[in-house]
Amino acid sequence: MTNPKSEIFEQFAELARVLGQGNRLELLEHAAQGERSVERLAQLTDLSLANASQHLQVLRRAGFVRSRRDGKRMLYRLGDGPVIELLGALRRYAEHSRAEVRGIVSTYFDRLDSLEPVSREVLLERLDDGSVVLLDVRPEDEFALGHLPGALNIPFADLEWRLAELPKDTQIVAYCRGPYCVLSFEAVAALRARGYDIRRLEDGFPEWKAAGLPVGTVIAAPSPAPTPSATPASGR
Amino acid sequence: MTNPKSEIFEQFAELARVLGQGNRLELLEHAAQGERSVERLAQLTDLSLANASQHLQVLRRAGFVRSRRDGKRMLYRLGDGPVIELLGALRRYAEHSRAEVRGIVSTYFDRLDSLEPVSREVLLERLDDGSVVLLDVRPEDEFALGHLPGALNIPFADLEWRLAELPKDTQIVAYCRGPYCVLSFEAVAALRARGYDIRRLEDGFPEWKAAGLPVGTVIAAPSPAPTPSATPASGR
DNA sequence: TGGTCATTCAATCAATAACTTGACTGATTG
DNA sequence: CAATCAGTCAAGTTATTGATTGAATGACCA
Repeated sequence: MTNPKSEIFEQFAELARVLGQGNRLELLEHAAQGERSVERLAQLTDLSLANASQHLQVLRRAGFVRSRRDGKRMLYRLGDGPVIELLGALRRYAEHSRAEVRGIVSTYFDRLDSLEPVSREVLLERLDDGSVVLLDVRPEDEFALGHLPGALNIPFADLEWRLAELPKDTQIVAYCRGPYCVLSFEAVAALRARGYDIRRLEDGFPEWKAAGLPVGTVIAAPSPAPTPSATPASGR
Repeated sequence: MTNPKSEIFEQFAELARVLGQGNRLELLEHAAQGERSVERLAQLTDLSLANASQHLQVLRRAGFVRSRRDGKRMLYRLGDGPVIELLGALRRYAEHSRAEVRGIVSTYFDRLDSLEPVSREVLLERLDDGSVVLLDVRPEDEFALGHLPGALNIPFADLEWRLAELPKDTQIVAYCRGPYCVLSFEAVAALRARGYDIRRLEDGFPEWKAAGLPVGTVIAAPSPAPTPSATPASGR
């Protein structure tokens, strides 16, 4: 513990420990969508306010998120180190060596094989030649905080009655909060069942943004909008 | 905890928790050098036997190491998922956002600036045109388990009296167990002080091997060698 | 087959972590 | 400037984790 080597390992371990808690990973995924208040994050993750607050502070101390005050609310967003990269490495490792992970994904959706995801690179190509329609199935407020340029936003909950907006003759690529966001899996399953040609984007919005690709934002209406997030989406 | 999303996060967190302990990270680094017995790993990390054994089992359950029996000894080696990649991501994140990490490195060696490491790519080029000598400063037995092809092995402890083997007119690139292995830092510092042109390889042997690059091994002498590791290095 | 060596298992204890509750603080709003 | 709102802090409870010890196992060796 006194030599520099152990100290370094101890530092690494400290960071890993911060990620070693499901609730914190979940908070992190939500914070990665854009700036959010503690209350909202607590709602989204189904944690008590105090608990969420404490977890967020742990995440902040480790640099995984940053916070700023906006009036009486505290807004948390993703930190600016290579957080997404680290989470990606964790995910890839988990996929490789944890049968459970593959199991959960495949038993829940039961047709993983037919869900072969589209990679970012392929998507970019196909967007260029217009052979694909991009579908963002996240809730409206998350879409507003940032989304892939040109994406159509139909929150998963609204899919049923907004089917008309989707083309039957063009392939659809759906994305969501991240590689394990349930929404896009379900959207693909639901639309497949209705005969749409649809695939999942391999990963989600945060990964896109972290890759330095352009993101679109919605300019919030000047009047206090009915949606919970009143502040316009912060640039970047 | 019942929906698939939380379950996935819980799986990820479980893996992260396994890395969330300095001793385990240290064991992992040693196992990454090659196959080693529990006893040896316990020595190397300065842990009690039982403690090391238990940590190794935790690592094994998570797939970070694999084990096999050899006579009455149990040999542990690195698992075959993208472990090194995950550790690399953790390291890069730590370097980015933990002043402590940079601090430890730089206060201990105090000339981090002048230690600009050589990347694998650059090393490969320079090895090709012969403008560089590769120096492995790990102990002999680790070298025997696998090393970069063409490397000269002078364990750090022996450097003093084996200086004659090193060229004064060619640049030396020293490497070691990994990006934070102390030996190579110290070797660079020591040889710089003596006027050698020496730099550190950015990372160590495990990263090289994980990148799929060729590794050299020493065929152990058929007679029971004086070195602790009696079994010949297992290929790959 | 008994002895020995290398490792694991089981029991224990102390330290740490997660979550809850209720009090506290800081910024806004009437 | 009191009331309210959003979040944090502090204390306490329970569960988990890490380390130690000594006993148990499994494989080899005489």
